[in-house]
Amino acid sequence: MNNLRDRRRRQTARDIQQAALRVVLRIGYGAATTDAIAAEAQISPRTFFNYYPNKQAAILGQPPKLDRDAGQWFETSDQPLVGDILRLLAQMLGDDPLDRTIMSMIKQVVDRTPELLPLFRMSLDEMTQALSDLLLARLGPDRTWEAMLIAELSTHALSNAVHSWVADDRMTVDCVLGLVRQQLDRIGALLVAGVKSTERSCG
Amino acid sequence: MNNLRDRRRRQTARDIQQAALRVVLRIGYGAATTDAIAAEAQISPRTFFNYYPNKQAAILGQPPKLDRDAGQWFETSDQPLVGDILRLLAQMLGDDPLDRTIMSMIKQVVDRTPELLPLFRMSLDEMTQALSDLLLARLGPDRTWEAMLIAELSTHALSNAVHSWVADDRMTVDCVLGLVRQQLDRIGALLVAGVKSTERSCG
DNA sequence: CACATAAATGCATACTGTGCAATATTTGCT
DNA sequence: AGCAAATATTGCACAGTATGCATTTATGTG
Repeated sequence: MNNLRDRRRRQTARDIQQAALRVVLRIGYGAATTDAIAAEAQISPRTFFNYYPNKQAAILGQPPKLDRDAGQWFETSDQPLVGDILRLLAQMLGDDPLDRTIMSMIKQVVDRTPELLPLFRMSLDEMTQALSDLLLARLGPDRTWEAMLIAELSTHALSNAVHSWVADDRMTVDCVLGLVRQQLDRIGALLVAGVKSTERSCG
Repeated sequence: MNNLRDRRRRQTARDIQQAALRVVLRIGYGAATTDAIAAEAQISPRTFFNYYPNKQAAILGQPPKLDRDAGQWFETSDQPLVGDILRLLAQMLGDDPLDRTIMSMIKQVVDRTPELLPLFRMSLDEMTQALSDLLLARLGPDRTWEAMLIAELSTHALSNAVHSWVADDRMTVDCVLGLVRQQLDRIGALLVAGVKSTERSCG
C-alpha cells in the first residue's frame, strides 16, 4: 500500500513546517535560511526542496483544500446562496480540520513580518479558485466576474473569522461559520444601501 | 530643482519596466534573467536593483496609488456607499492614468505565466489597503472586517473591469467605472437574496 | 569652472532553487 | 527471509537572485 509511505511523507512535511516555524519565530524570517530549517528538521538541505518548493511554502504548509467533486450538490441547489456557501465551507473544514497551534504560529510570523501578509492571502487562492469554479457552474458563464468576486469575498471572510478563532480558545468551528455569515450579510446590506438599479452604458 | 532628476528617474524606471516586459514576452519569465533585462535596458546588472527590488516588481512597475489625503470627503459623506467608492476610483484613475500598452503587455505575461497571477493580485494590495483605511474611518472601528472585505471587492472588481478595458480599444474610463458599479450591484443582489436577518450566536 | 550631490557601476558574497547521479530505504512478492 | 522494483534521501555542481560597499561617473548649482 502507498498508505504507509504517504502517511510518513505527510508527517515529514508537517515536521519540516514546524521546524520552519520554530526557526523563523526564533531568528526572524529573513535570517532563517533554508539550511537552518533543514538542520532543525534533521534532514539534508537538499531534501527540504523535495518537500516544499521554497521557504514560504514550508511556512504555510498545505492549506485546506476544497474538494470540487464533493460540491456537486452546490451547483444545482436552489437554496439561498450564502447559506450554501457556508455549507461548502463547513464541509471543507470538517474534512480537513485546522490545527490551532500551527495557525497561531503562522499568525505570529505574519504579524512580525508584514511583507508575508500577501503570501498568506495567496495561500487562500486554491480554495478561492475551487469555490469560484463551483459558483461559475451555478451562476452561469455570463456571471464569471461575479463568481470570482463572491469566491474572493467568501474566502477572505473565512480568513478573518479564522483569525478570531486562533485568538480565542473557546471558539468552535460553528462560530467561525457564524462569523462568516455575519460578514457576508453585512457586506450585502452595505452594497445594496441606496441602490436603485444598475444601468449599463457600454461594454 | 530635484524635479528634473526625478523625471529622469521615473523615466528610467519606465524604461526598465518596458525592457523587462519585452524580454519576458520574448523568452518567457523563467528564462528572463535580471542580467538579460539589464542588458536590454542598457544599464548595468547592479543598477537594475537600484530601481526595483526584484524581477517581479520590474514587470509590474508601480501600480496606481490611491491618495489617502485626497479622500477626506469620503469619510463623512452620506451618499450611497457604492457611488462614493466609484468617485474615489475615478479620482485615482484621473490622477494617474493607466497605460494601455503596458497593461496589455502585463496581461500577456500573466496569461502566459499563471504562477504570476497572485503577484498581479498583490499589486492591488496597496490600493486595497488605502481604500480599506478610508472605509474603516467611514464605517467605524466595529466594522473593520467589512471595511477590508469591501475594499478587496472593489479593487478586484476594478481589476476585472481593467481587463476588459485592455482588451477593447474603444472602451473609455467611464465604462470601466460603469463595469465596476455593475459588478458591485450584482454582488449585493446575490448576497441579500433569500436572507432574512443575521442572528449572531457567539464571538 | 568647481563643488556637492546623486546615480551608475564593479566586485565580493550569501542565499535560493534545480538537475543529476549516487546511495539508502521501503515495499511488494515469492 | 530474501530479492527486485519503487521511492526517498543525499551530495555535488551550478545558474540565478539579491545585497553591501567602495569607486567612478554624471548632473545640477552657484
